[in-house]
Amino acid sequence: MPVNIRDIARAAGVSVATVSKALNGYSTVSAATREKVLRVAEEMRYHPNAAARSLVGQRSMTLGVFLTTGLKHPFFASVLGGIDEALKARGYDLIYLTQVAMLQEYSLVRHCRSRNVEGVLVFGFQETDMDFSELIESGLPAVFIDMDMAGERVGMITSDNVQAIRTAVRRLALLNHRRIAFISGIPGSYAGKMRYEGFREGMAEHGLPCLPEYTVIGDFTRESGYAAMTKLLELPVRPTAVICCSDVSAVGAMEAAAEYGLSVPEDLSVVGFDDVEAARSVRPALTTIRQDMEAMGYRAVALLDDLITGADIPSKQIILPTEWIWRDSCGPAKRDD
Amino acid sequence: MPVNIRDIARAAGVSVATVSKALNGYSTVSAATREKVLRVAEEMRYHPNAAARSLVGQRSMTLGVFLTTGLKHPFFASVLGGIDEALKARGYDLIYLTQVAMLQEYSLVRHCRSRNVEGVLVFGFQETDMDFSELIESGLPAVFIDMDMAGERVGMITSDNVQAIRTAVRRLALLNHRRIAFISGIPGSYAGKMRYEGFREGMAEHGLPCLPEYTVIGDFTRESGYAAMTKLLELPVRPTAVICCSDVSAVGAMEAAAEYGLSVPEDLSVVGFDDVEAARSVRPALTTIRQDMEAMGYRAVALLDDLITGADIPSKQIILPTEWIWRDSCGPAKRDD
DNA sequence: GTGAAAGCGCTAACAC
DNA sequence: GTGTTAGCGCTTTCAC
Repeated sequence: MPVNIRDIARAAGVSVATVSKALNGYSTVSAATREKVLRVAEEMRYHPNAAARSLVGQRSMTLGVFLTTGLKHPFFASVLGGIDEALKARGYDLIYLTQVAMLQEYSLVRHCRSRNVEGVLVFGFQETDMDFSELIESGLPAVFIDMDMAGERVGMITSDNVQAIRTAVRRLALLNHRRIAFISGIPGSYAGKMRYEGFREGMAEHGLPCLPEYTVIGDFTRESGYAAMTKLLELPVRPTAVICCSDVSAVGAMEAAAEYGLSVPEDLSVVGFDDVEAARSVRPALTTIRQDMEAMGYRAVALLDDLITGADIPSKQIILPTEWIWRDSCGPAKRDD
Repeated sequence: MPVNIRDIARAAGVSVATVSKALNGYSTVSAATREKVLRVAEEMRYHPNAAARSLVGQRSMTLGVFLTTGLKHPFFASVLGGIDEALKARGYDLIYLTQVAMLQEYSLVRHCRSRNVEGVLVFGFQETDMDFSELIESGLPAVFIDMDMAGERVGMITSDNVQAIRTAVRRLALLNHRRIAFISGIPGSYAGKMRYEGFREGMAEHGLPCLPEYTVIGDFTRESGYAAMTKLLELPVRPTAVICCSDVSAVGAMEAAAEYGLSVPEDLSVVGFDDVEAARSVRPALTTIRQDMEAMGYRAVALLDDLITGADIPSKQIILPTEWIWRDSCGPAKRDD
């Protein structure tokens, strides 16, 4: 049913080699022949068989993506959007590497080789979730998003989490907040660790105490934000500001505060992270740290492509800047606080 | 670098044909040889080249998925989770068909043929978003999620939206609500249309008036729920209950109500749709209509597989039942209402 | 039971 | 410029 190169060779009255050359834009074909071949191919709705192509050692133009199923967080959707953009731009297709790969006996790398996957994107994992050493050592190009991985042909991309949170602390300190709490992300995740580090550094820079009871563990979700804030509010001396590791958890925190009868930002300032849609629509609108999630996806694909094609790469570690977004959930600390 | 069938033939001291047969479980191979071949293949970490396989006319075990980039709604993530499950179970890989396919000159079908995609899953679209006729007539098996499409080798899967909303109206009517409003989903979407139909039917069944000012258009998002509810609250005579076409928009509606000084469920009953995580965590917890999103994904793949393999299929249209979930956002209408 | 050989659609030497 | 041909890794007749 599908038309192949021989069909169009016959129809155009040339050999298959000529067709191949014409189709691939080789200069050793006369303009007239090229045009004829291209026209016939178009008429017959020819499309090259990708399997045959990659079999003869050509590129498969296929990238793999390996991610957690827990992609309900809007962060993942945004990153995926950026990936999609870049895929179009660079002409790749994307194959989802299903979680089969997490079974013990199964080898992600073998699966990729089997499918002629040229490179793989990994995200949504913690370094400890599984053993990525086989992948890293395999020579298969890989780019990790928000994971601290390095190797010969591996790249990583993340936001400048440390700087972002340091800035947040500074802004809050300038608003005279001294009792600043921190609702963490998943402590085992790279982003979670970096943000916590930024918090400690920021507090130290302003001579503020990093009280253990003011640091509570979350996991980026709304529920964890709600639970963490509840804990914070039961403290004998409450914080006047709280930095959350995601907008979603910040929304949860604000809910808890509201239930407790506190108003934001008068009684409590709240800072989020990500700048998802909800940050704009929630009341009060959330002051947050914007990370460019689309860019993370886009740049990840671009970096992977460079790793595959052997292009010159200034750095295999890309750290994207973040942006502080003022909205309504932060205000000055009260005089007596 | 990757080991091929010839390498393992040599190592096992047999011919390539025998290796192929052993690997594919043909009975014409002696148990001894089979075992030896299998062992050697394992030792050498052999993995068949998918391209070569599909080239010789074997199946590619590849499905395509074609979806909107606007997959930020948690609904999509859940469906994807179910798809992933089924993929594992049936041994398929999934290739993500980028939006290149939406360009005019580009043919989704050709792309699939080119990639040896055996069948395609489509979701997140409205029937009018693009012309799916080429796909439907191509003979390439396809399953549409929440889209009303039919054809020789096409299936569709959806929830029983009409019944779901009729039930919601009935529950509300039993709580003595008479002024019931409806915040729609995207009016052009299949789910949106069916839910609206369910609303009209339900209202008619209980002799309740379907006032135009009580039906306001939304698009499933939180923002649209907020905006729609605001409109409703400005009416001279407010509704006592509102049915929303998604949990997310219901949350937006509740926010608007809260700002307006109304309390849920005392002053206003709110019903959602989907039963996403937020429905449980929001305060008051949302009474909603649960649709089994994972099952939608899972069954879609199963149906597609059946369409591909030519298995006996009772029906190419699958309508999944929904479940009414009582939580705290619905209560009886006040006496005087 | 096992092996030799053809061929899937394509590209890349290498002739002409 | 164009055509002939080998061969990518695999499955599948068809001999033996």
